[in-house]
Amino acid sequence: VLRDRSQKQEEKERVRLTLLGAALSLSASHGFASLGLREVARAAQIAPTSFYRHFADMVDIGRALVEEYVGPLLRELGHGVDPGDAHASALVLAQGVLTAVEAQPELVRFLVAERAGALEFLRKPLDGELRALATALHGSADTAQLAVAVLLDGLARALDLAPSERNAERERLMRALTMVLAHD
Amino acid sequence: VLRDRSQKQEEKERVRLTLLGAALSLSASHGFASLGLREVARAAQIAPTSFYRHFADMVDIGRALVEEYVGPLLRELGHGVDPGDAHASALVLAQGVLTAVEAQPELVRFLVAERAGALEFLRKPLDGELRALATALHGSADTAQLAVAVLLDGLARALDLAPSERNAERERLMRALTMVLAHD
DNA sequence: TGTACATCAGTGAACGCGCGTTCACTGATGTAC
DNA sequence: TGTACATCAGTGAACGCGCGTTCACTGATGTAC
Repeated sequence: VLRDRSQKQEEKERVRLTLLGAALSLSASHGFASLGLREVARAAQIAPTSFYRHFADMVDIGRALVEEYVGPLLRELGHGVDPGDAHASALVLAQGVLTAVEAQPELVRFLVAERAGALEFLRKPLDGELRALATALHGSADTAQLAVAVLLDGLARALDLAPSERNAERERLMRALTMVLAHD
Repeated sequence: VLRDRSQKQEEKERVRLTLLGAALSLSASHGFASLGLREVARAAQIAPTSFYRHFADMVDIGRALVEEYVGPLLRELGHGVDPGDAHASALVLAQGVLTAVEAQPELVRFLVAERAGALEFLRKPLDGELRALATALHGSADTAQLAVAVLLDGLARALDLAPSERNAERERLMRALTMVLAHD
């Protein structure tokens, strides 16, 4: 028979996710590089020493954020893109950008900040995730790369817009992506 | 008669520039948000308390970096751009990006990192500087904005490239900028 | 089923250390007359 | 020109505080038989 995940394992996973969420939220407010282990533990309401039951150090939790949060976000963003249909793809992507910003602003801030940030151990894996997205967008590597640049700029821009300005940003983004993806 | 700048003033300015350079260099290595006042003073070889003779706090020195270093860099980048000639402008800009990365990599890292970063007091003035650059690039606001996004992506990308790969990046960037600026 | 043992997430105390900031002081330079 | 005073960049001592990390321990849960 299949054994259920034990209560112990479930509780541990729950605490782990709380830590990841706390790190994400604090990153969005003052940057991952400035986070402290005690600060994250405090936000997750556990003792500082308990942090070590889940992650080796702050580098470890940073890598986990990229793999477990940014990765899925970008895969979802790439869903529904048809490399053969520039207009449809632009529409899907522009909407996806705005949806991501509304649903997970802290995660989006983490992505755009750390992909350009000073910490190589975050920048490099984030670049890897973005390359994976690029291959899903267009057959030409240059075009795909350019589209990703436009997407990232749209994400960063939308983050700082008031909700009332976001519709206009979605339209702008759609036009920009159409131009890039339909370019021959 | 005009009075010379006194020795005192000259020496103070020299120390001030050393502090700014130290802050820039340390920002590039682990992010402005994580900098400490004592850390910057140490790198500038002055006592921690002397920092206060030049800046009120870390926020103050951050703003000075944007105004006194990033501003001039972007103005130089915009020099020689002719809004009426997409090809010529793309060439000048692509070359300018690569030159900036080679001549002042730490400043470029500061720019791309903090313009997307979590610290609003840096992000906002950096956005202002970038808007000023945009107006110099093209008559259409949307096109200019897109060109700036491509420029920033090129800066971030070139920073992480080996010198041998940078010529190819300049060509790619030139094609991308030409497409964006010549779009009708 | 009951019992003895193993596992391990969470903890509090403790450590040495670097932090930002204040304070009073020094001494070279600048100003007034 | 000389003299008395003002300015102020730089400093070292001191402060209370939060940091990352270690350690030994607790107690609930899981496993073996």
